[in-house]
Amino acid sequence: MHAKTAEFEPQLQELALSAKLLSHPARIAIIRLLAAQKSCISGDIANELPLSRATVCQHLQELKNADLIKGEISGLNVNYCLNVEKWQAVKAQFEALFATPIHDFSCNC
Amino acid sequence: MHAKTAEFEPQLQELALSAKLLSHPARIAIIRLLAAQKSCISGDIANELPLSRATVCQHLQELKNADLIKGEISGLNVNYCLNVEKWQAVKAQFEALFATPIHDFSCNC
DNA sequence: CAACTAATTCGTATGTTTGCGACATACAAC
DNA sequence: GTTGTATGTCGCAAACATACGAATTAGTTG
Repeated sequence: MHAKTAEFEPQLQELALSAKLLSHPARIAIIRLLAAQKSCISGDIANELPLSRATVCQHLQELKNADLIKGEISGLNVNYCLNVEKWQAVKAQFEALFATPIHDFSCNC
Repeated sequence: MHAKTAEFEPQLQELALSAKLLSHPARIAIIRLLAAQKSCISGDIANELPLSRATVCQHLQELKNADLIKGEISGLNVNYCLNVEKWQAVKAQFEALFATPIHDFSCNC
């Protein structure tokens, strides 16, 4: 995060961070796979995406660092699943943004 | 956009682009200012943010390129306003994502 | 037209993200 | 213990994002 980012309201910073998490199609795809529970094994997720295993793993770690997903070792595999509470919190952040009333006194455009 | 991004579903790419627009606090702040119509003149917007005029202008152009805001010259000033249709479209994209049903058969975590 | 003002673009510095091959780790099965 | 398989980390390269001072453009005003 750039130094200047710290000078905005914390609420705004947090929303921006959540948006950043969703700003790569691989990360959205991972979240949707986990929500649908089509697969939750690291290798299966990697096979569903047009990226190398190393890159998918990197995206998985990024989501895990943000606490949006949880991972658990199960023998040779690692099962990932959505952290539903955190996902609801992210949803609430965006809902608050989109609930901003739009003042319609015209600005001439 | 990285070359690999093109290999994901178009719908996913578009959502990721929308999220990227919202991934910087300055851009969210601009959208909220315009929605509230606290000010819509470029210079006033710049004064509300902890960034230089040049940097704010760059963020404004980014939002304008994405068609999320419209700008109109008015004498020496430039009035910006939210493109409400586009904003509603972005809102709909996120709502679709958050409406993804969460399958709750457990994945062991 | 000269001086002034508002907005944007240019050039550049710096930091961050994305992607991957190669290496490392950890468990399983023989 | 050796071999095989699933994951994750490291180091690097390329691309992209952020930020700003300086130069530029465009309109206003005397």
